[in-house]
Amino acid sequence: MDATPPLAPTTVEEFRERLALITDDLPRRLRQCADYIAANTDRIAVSTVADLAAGADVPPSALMRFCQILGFSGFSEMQKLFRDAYAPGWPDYSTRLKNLKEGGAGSPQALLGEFIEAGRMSLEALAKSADEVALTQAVQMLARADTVHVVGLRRAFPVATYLAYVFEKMDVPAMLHDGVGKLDHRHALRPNDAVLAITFAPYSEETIALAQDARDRGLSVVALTDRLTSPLARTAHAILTVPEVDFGAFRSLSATIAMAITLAVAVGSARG
Amino acid sequence: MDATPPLAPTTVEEFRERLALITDDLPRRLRQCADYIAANTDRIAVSTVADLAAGADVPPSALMRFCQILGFSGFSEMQKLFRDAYAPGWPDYSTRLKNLKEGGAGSPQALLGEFIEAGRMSLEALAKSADEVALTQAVQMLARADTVHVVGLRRAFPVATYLAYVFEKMDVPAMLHDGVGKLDHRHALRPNDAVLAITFAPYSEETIALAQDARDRGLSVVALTDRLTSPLARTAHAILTVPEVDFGAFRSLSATIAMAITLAVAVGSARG
DNA sequence: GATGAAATGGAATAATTATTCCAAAATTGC
DNA sequence: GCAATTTTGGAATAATTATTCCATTTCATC
Repeated sequence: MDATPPLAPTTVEEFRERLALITDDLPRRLRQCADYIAANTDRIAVSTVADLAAGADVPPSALMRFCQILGFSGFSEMQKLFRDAYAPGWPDYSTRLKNLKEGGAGSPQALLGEFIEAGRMSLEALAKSADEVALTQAVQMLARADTVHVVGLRRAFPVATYLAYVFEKMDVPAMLHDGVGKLDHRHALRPNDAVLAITFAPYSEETIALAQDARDRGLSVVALTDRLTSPLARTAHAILTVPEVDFGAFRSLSATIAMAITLAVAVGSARG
Repeated sequence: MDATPPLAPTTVEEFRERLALITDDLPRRLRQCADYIAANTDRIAVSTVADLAAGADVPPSALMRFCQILGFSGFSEMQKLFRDAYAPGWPDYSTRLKNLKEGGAGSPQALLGEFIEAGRMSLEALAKSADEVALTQAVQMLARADTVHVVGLRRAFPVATYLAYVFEKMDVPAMLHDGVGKLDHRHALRPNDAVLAITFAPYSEETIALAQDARDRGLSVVALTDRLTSPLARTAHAILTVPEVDFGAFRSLSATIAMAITLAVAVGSARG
């Protein structure tokens, strides 16, 4: 009987924290358990003690002790946590999706299935990869600006128009640089403004040029793009990347739109 | 011993086929099993016979028989299929999402979490509700048209611009009615053209007017909207509804974009 | 409504799986 | 290098879980 806190983790997150916390000062065999479990957390729900022990290359009793050190009464209690937590996003959804996809290759239904899937994967990837620091910075910059200049052409244009719409609804002074009539509105950039530039590979010249121009004049520049190696990386003060999953030649835009609306709403409420 | 084929399904897909095949001529209790299992396939991997039997409201022995009818030697063999195929939808995703949401109410991260969630739910709802017949009709109409006229204003405008972009890439003659300069391009509608009208509540007058005008002149009209009771329902020859989940006052557009791109790509390839 | 066949529920049993315990080995501090 | 302490492996046991079997009920057919 140690003085170890006997309270077991009650969420997957707590579990991971506890695991990371104790893993360092653990004797050899138990450490093997910790490492293996950390790498295979998702299999706990569907494995037996023997399976996991074999995977970690330790005897079952070692794994048993490991569970107890984490605060559980035993393996079963630990497993319960993961079995309950397994509430997949597919109550009927994945069946239907599969049906759609099987509607015959190239059929509209099959396409719809693929695009839905691409959108969903994009959103999940965004949840995993979002850079909170950059997001907060971006919001601050745009919230401080007098006017927000939104620029995004070609495939980024829908995002730009959506942003313009939301900014308008939130009473944020914003200007959409849409390139209509090849008119160039860069003289509209005033010292205290900010630019929100959106572009994805293949990057649009005009967008990059406008962003660079703004930066040279001392304005804040926020980039919404696909990679950290985007040409905008050198130009922007804050760079937001969205991991969009393509299907065929077209991007779903789901993640990009989610990020865009977040930005717009956050800026709108920061301004009060 | 029946003459039932003794070969057990070896993939989840085969399993579903077999299930659908036999489910109709099954006595009462076994049918309960079939129904419950069909609706809760995802829980097989993490449940015991007793759990599932309780869920289906049958004694364990009934469920046991059910497994054997499907061709397995018993429950364990069936469970093995699902345990091997088990790949949780959360390689860290749901944990991360929760973190985002908990970043403090109103914080940018929390907003992002909400919008991601709204987008995902929209996509899932679309997968469940998509009307394949209407979709096929819509694709045919647009594929037969000489020129596709895309109209969508305000909140629907990003979708319209995205469609215009994809149509262009797919070499489909399309015209975006963007309302720039309040110019009205309805004279551009030619007898063999089709209109793709996009609008959501509160519905845009101009969009409805253009669609009605086109219909009066005998053109095909496809509507992309939010409800079957939309004002476009009376006007359109084919109506596609998208169940978008809003967060706050703003729609995520994920599902709408997925539907839009499907339409555009399907039309593009139907034209060859 | 009687007869045979099919279906059902529950209790008994078999198999698997988790858990404990302790002797042996390794490690640590002196 | 010795004693105390911790760690370890494996065998014994306990608990759970799957599976079978059969007496009883239900259903269909005549």
